[in-house]
Amino acid sequence: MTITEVARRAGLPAKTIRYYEEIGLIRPPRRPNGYRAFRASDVMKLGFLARARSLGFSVEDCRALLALWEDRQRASADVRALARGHLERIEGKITELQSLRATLADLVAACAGDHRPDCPILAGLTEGPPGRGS
Amino acid sequence: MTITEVARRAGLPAKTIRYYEEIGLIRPPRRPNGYRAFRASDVMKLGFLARARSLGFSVEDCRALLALWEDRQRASADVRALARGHLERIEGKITELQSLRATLADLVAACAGDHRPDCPILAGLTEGPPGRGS
DNA sequence: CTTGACCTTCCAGTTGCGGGAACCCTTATC
DNA sequence: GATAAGGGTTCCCGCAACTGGAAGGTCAAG
Repeated sequence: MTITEVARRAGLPAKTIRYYEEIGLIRPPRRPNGYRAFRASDVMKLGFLARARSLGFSVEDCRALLALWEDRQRASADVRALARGHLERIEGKITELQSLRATLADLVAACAGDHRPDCPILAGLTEGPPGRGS
Repeated sequence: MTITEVARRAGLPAKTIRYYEEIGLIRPPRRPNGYRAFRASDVMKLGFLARARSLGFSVEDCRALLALWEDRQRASADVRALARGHLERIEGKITELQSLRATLADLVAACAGDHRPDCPILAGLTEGPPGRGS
């Protein structure tokens, strides 16, 4: 199976697959001509990686998940802890973005958006937190 | 005013201030000894940048906002357009993260999190979108 | 004169790849 | 046999927005 075909099946760009090999997430053997010889297990790992990444797990999280995935003896509590940590980070990010959205929406709503030069958005950015001037 | 003092007032690390100078957001003159001589206008610009960045505007957005801020003749519509574009990006990001959160929360909820090796989270990552295996 | 706290520049690393150069392998066609 | 197309390979640079650290100049105090 060529890397392009693997890429299609796993849903990842070929570049990304080479990168994952480079950082040791997969270790496909090589054919005599130097081409990568992907095994079924490599393709499955790559699919796993694609899905985990699409859920926002960092590559390092993915490395850990992959290790847990390969080690059937490992307790599911480990996986759960990792996923929960990630979930909490995502929730924190959501809260943060919602706060940003509220502030920005206020500013945008306050702005007439016409030809006049005075703009409440710029005014809002000129003073206020953070950076308590003088 | 030393860079440390400016950093304190603007609410930015000194490193970041040097970086902002390097990319041309500010252009403080120098003293004979080579130290940066920040003017009041530099400090205000840095405060503006700190606030805009904290609202999630990219540095390039900040460059544009700064130009609009300095050009009092410019219509507020320009600023509003920039802010609205940013607001939309943020809302898209929120939606995306909420979707991730839902999926992750489902997986975490389905996982017993005990010592047993079978884990619904890993199972969920093993199949399903993306990467339609074979 | 030395110590310590500043300041300066420059270089490397971060995350997760993407772009592109330069080159090899295979197959088909002329 | 030459060659062109369409794979594959490595390697290195670049992105955003800094952060850390090394190496060295400056300044005020003791």
